[in-house]
Amino acid sequence: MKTRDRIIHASLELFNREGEPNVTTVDIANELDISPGNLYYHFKGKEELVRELFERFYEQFNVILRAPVQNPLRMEDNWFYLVVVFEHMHAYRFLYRNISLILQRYEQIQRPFRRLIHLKQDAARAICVQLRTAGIMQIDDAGIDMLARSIALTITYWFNFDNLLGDRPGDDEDLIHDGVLQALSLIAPHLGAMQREFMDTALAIHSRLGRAAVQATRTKGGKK
Amino acid sequence: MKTRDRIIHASLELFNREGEPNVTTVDIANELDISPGNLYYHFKGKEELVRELFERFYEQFNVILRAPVQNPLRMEDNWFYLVVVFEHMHAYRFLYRNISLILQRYEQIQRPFRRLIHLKQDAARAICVQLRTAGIMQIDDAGIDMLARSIALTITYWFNFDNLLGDRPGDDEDLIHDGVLQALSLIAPHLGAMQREFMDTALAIHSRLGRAAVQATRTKGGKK
DNA sequence: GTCTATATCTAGATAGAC
DNA sequence: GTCTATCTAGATATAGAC
Repeated sequence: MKTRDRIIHASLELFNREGEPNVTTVDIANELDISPGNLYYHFKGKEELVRELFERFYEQFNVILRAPVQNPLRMEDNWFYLVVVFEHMHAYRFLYRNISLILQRYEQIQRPFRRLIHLKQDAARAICVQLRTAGIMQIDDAGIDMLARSIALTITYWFNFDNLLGDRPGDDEDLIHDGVLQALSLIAPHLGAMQREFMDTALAIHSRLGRAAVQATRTKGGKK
Repeated sequence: MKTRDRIIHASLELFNREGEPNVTTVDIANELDISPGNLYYHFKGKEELVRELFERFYEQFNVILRAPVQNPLRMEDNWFYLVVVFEHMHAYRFLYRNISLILQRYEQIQRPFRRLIHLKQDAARAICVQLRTAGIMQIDDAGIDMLARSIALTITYWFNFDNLLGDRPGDDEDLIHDGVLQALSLIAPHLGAMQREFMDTALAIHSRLGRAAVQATRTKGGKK
């Protein structure tokens, strides 16, 4: 692996682990056993590093959020879609840890980041509309707007909130699956008669056995 | 007003406006036209300042969160309670702007801050239980846990999320009332037949006319 | 490409005169 | 209580040798 790429990877690793504001250029150089001067040969500075990491995040997330859920009427598909969304955010979670600080210090990523949040909300809205059209969900337009906003907010701050509560016994996988369940719990009450069935399926997937099913779906139907 | 108090007030003002990490001790001194040395005569440093501000926040918020809603069956009372909660958070919003950074830099406030979040969740849970007992809300125990968590999360990150969307035409008052509506929209779908009535009342309060009613309630029944 | 050495800049903090 | 002057530490960034 080329030095430039090693720097990118080590930075992401350190940013996620320690938090971006707590990682200095010297820290990154130390982690790789190279000199700070060498790092500055490859990147003008920390800003360029963060920008490049964000660009990678943006491109991939953009694709994910624009891909409509294949079959939102099936509980499993919504679940799987949310897992993908959460996993991607988790891979770049340093961006979410102190959003407003990041957006302020690196102004260039402000607009695209906001665009992603709006995309997220739009994706949620689209799924809700599909569910309503299929007669599964009973909700008016205003309700859908509120619901989509709640979903976007929950997804965006889930990692922060979980960390804030500070009482997680599980690992990162649990963290993500709990987040998915939390997001779906916002939709459930609008489902009327099918609500019970809906949440039962969700809880089944949430169990270890169900996760194996997610793994199967991933290897079978996943694009990469 | 004594210098010490002027420092406290100016700090809160600046922290809220610019964000705590962007305000230096010199900034605070300049704002008050006093010397940095003078500031350090009154406070050991920025940490002591933040701690004192947090303590004030904590004491008041603790009281608010432990005060049960007078009559949760009346829509207006829930609304008013949430307004009080949001307003208090808004007065110290710098604490919420970069929560994880603040909690990391000022370790002493970590535990009490977490306690407040849990209290918030407990208050939400208590209200839900009351609504269920009264037969107004249909929901099981697991559902209440999820719901209370959603409410706590929404309230905690509402200001951040709104700022992130970046398309608010209104002022701070609108911001708070929209937050209240967003939080209540989480409860609404569990109300069954009364749902329509519930949200209609909420939207009425949300209008300018309704806010006058909140003002009236405040002056009539408010403790301070 | 990589290193060592060093310069710059900022924020936090202190000493001592008034 | 308040001021001026100054110090320290940490992070970013650059110069020039290898």
